[in-house]
Amino acid sequence: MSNCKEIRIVDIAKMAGVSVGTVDRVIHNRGRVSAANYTRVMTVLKEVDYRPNMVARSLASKKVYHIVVIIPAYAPGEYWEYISRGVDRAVEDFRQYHLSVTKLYFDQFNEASFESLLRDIKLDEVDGVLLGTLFYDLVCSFSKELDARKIPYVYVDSDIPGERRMAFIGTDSLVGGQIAARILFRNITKEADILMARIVHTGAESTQAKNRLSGFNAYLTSIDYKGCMYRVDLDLSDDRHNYEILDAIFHEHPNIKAAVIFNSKAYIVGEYLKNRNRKDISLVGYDLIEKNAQLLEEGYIEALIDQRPRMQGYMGVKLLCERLILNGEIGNNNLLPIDILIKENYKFSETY
Amino acid sequence: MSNCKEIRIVDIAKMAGVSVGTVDRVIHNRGRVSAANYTRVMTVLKEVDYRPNMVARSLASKKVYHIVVIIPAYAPGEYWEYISRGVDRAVEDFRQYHLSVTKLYFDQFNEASFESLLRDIKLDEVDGVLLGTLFYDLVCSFSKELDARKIPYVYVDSDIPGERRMAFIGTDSLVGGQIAARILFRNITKEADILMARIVHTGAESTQAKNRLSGFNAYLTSIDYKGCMYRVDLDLSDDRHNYEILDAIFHEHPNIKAAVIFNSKAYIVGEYLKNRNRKDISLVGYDLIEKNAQLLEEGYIEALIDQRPRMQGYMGVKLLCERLILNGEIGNNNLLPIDILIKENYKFSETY
DNA sequence: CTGAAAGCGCTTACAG
DNA sequence: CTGAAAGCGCTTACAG
Repeated sequence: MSNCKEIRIVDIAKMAGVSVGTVDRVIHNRGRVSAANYTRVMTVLKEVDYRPNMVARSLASKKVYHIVVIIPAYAPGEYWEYISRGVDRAVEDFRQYHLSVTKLYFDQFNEASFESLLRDIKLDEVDGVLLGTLFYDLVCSFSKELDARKIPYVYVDSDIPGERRMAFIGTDSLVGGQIAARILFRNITKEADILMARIVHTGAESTQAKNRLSGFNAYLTSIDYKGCMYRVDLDLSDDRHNYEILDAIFHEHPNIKAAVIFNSKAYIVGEYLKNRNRKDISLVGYDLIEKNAQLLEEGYIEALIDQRPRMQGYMGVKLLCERLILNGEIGNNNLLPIDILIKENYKFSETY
Repeated sequence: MSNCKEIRIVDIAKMAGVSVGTVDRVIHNRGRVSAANYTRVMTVLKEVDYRPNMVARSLASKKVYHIVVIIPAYAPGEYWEYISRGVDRAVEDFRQYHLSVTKLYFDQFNEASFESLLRDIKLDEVDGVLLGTLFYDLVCSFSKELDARKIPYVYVDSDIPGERRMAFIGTDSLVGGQIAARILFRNITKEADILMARIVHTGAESTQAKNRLSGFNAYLTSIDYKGCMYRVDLDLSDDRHNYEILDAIFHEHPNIKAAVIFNSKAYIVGEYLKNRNRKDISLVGYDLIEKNAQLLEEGYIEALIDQRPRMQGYMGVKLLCERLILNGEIGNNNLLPIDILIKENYKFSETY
């Protein structure tokens, strides 16, 4: 595969009739090169399709690349923990390239925390950013700031296609919604009613959840769904309230045969079903967080749709690394596989 | 994360009161070191938990590592092509470490071709082996040979736990079988009959397929299955024959509502169903090869169980690389996730 | 604007 | 058995 004789910087220098210093300056666009020499070197570079020896470069270079990772704070076992772990893994794998990664956390239920975090970042020392895209507007304005400074950034979790992010890494939420529907309708008829649970919180509903709902609805339409969808709003921290609501709705609408929840909190409904000892409701949710895994194992959650959070974190850092260090062109859209996890296969999904 | 001041080989030398050459010799066990110096250096090495700078090492080193990949020859779009691509990808990622990978192909339907291939390998120049474990006995004897020469090897596709492979990379076939059953029984009742198709060939049936059948049967038992399984033997290259057999069995047993095939050839049955215009049979198979993907899209295959072949190839080379170059300790069992692919999500599964 | 030289941390002959 | 020295391909001050 690899040619035995790679072309080196001294070879380029010789061919262009200049010194290695000059070649280095044009390669890195450091200026201080005469126009004549610049084009001369450039020509040779193109001609021989010069590819720098990254190993030598990183050994010689003292430059440290600062990557800032901005994600929500998480409790152990939560979704964002896995993204964070993927980041750590990448840092380990690419430490040879002098990466320094700083993680900054905000409160995912508090937009102001995100805002003040962004305000405090000293962008002068930042070479790249990995960004969890929970708050649409703030992400957009911050992106413009990064654009202005030509700092590359990648989005994880969900995409905002309008922005000039170097890449998005995550799954297609619309399809994620379709798949949830598809799985449910293996177990129920198209006349059955469906419960959709949401979590009330102060901020706007996540783009992610909205898109999933759209996908879900699209599927319903495509199969000419005859039943009803009922929506309930649950509270993350008030189980008594939740149980009352759920008792009421199930009692009122006994034809509800399935439930879906478009974020990682399926366990709230799942635990209710477990306590009420109801295995007749097919529940589908998202993300293999620990509480969900437990209920999947016990059969109260039918399936979880997973977004490979570890890989999101890993690839995010990897792409930034490739961009910063190899100056490579990077595909700007890396849709990850959407995994369907059931009782039998979820245990294997930790790999990588 | 990473200490600014990594300890270098000159630091070790100084601490042990020897030269860098001596330190290098003990690190690499090259001999030519007095016992006194050896222990002295070793002690320091332990004490400071020396971790070599791999970048510097690979820049300085002229050693090329030869890895041999022994897999079946494949037609475009087949399972092993993806394993092969994963290998290529790894070679690209790790080229900086002077990898040279040679791929050797045998005929997966002809044990003798594997045997003669093994006989012709000149192991003197081989540093590591990646091995597709199709032929049980030959793999075992070859493994012993590699053991004797202390050449590390990894298995892909299916495991042979008794052997001393450095690692196995692939999925748990037993669970793979359970999952197939689980998916089918979403669509059929436990009274329905099931068709199991096999492909006749000269060699023994693959371990993989046997294990999947066991897992499948275990699931049947667990749900107290009441129906019948009918087995047919199909021929890869004789469609007329296959159609006759399939026509006959479906006619004779109209209660067959599902079909399963424990290798990547589900498309043979799938195409039959398509030609006969039968969407009432739930078909589940393995591996996202092109022909299967097409039928999944069209709805004649219900689901495919995937083994991440690309990742198998990639991780195989990566682990060998880490073992050879970093001398690292490697976990010897890397069970990969078992992916459930349906019409909606299979398109995203190419990533990585 | 330009080039010669030192240095990154390791390996590799080569004297002794 | 041991150490001093050159070299891997690049970057980084530093004179000019």
